Amino acid sequence: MPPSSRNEETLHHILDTAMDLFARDGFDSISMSAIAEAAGVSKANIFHHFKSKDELYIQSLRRACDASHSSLEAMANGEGDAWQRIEGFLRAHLHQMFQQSRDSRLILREVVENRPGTAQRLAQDVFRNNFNRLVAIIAECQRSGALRSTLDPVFVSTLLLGTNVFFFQSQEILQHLEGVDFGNDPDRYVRQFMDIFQHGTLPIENSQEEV
Amino acid sequence: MPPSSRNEETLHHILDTAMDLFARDGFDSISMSAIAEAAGVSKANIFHHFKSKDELYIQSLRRACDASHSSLEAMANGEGDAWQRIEGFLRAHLHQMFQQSRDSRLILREVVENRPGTAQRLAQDVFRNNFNRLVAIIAECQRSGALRSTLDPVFVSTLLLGTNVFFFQSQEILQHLEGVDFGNDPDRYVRQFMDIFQHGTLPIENSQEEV
DNA sequence: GGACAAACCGACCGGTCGGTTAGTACAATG
DNA sequence: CATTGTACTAACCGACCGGTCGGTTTGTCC
Repeated sequence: MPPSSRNEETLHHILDTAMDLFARDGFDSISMSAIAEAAGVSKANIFHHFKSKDELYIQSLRRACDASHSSLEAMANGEGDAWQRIEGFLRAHLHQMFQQSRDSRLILREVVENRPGTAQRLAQDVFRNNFNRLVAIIAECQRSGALRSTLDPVFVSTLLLGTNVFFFQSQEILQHLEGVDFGNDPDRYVRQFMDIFQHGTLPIENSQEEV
Repeated sequence: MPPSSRNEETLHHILDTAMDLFARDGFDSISMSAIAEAAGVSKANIFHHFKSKDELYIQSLRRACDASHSSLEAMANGEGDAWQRIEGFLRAHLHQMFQQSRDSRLILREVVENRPGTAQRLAQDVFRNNFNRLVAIIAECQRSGALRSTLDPVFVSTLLLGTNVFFFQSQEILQHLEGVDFGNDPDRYVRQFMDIFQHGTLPIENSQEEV
């Protein structure tokens, strides 16, 4: 076995464990001892691979951001008409969040808390990336005439992204609320959203005018 | 000065300081020493009034929940037609979150993280309260014929609440995104949302049918 | 096999954590 | 005036924090 192989394996394992714990409990709640124990290595060994707790955290976040970024690539270039593209994006985005829920949680935690530092910037970049991608899609759909031209694509994107993010981070509690039938069914959630988003909430028969 | 007056004053001051710090940095990130120093009392004095850090936190959260609950009372019984009632609720809810941002942040922090315990239950009660209240409003609007009868009022409520919560907790970062003109203008945000929510996103001329 | 470096560990460091103790100040009660 | 109870503090406790150190193992190269 080459010398660096064993090394990277352990390093990856430590990082992986750290991501789990940081995502679950947050930076301050997790001690290096806890990570060491969970990873099955000595605490000193972690400090051999990462020069500080902060660096370990930053690298955890960076890995999460990379994963999130690369999975976005496959998401944006959907096919079909405007509505299918938007719904496709929402579905893919939500699906990706749940599939990589650890990474998403790690990033979201950092986006919502707004303490300064490198971590904050990293997480915000991912957020901004998703956001801008969505704005581009919406603007294009609008140019094609599918969306009302009076709408602000930036606001529409915020609405879409927010709808997804809220569902992701509130899923646990949503499941325990009365009458929620979409609690653990993201597709159903997106479908119901698209129904409103597309048709609006006015009954069809009197959707002529009336503000 | 009566003996109990001084007491309650100090107690309230400690609680108030604790709420500030817990809301800003979270439970684990804030030490009792930090609270003591910020409040200008000895750490031991805090333990004289609160038997543990957990109890101090629980009571902080309870106070925040009480405040949030009482301000909800004045919110639900709006006047006007269905759309005005819904918009009124959104506006009031958002306004309340920002006005009592410390309390809201404290509660939201506890809702999103889902560690077990009394704290979690307290915060979820507030959430559930807002939610149920909103469901009732929506259901009533639906009965009055303002909303399409095929819509699920539970989903609609989730959408509305989520839209507000997302805006509140992402406001900071939204302000720094390109093209966001509603970043620090909750009313504008609600207005744009209502525009979509009410009219739907389809251009009026071809909103007859097409799914 | 000897030299060297990286991987890894047990033991330890100063400092801070949540929490306790011993004791002071003081007003109310008898 | 002695007693009692409450508000309050400085000093302290064991446990644990992030981080370091000296030393051992392991694999590579010559």
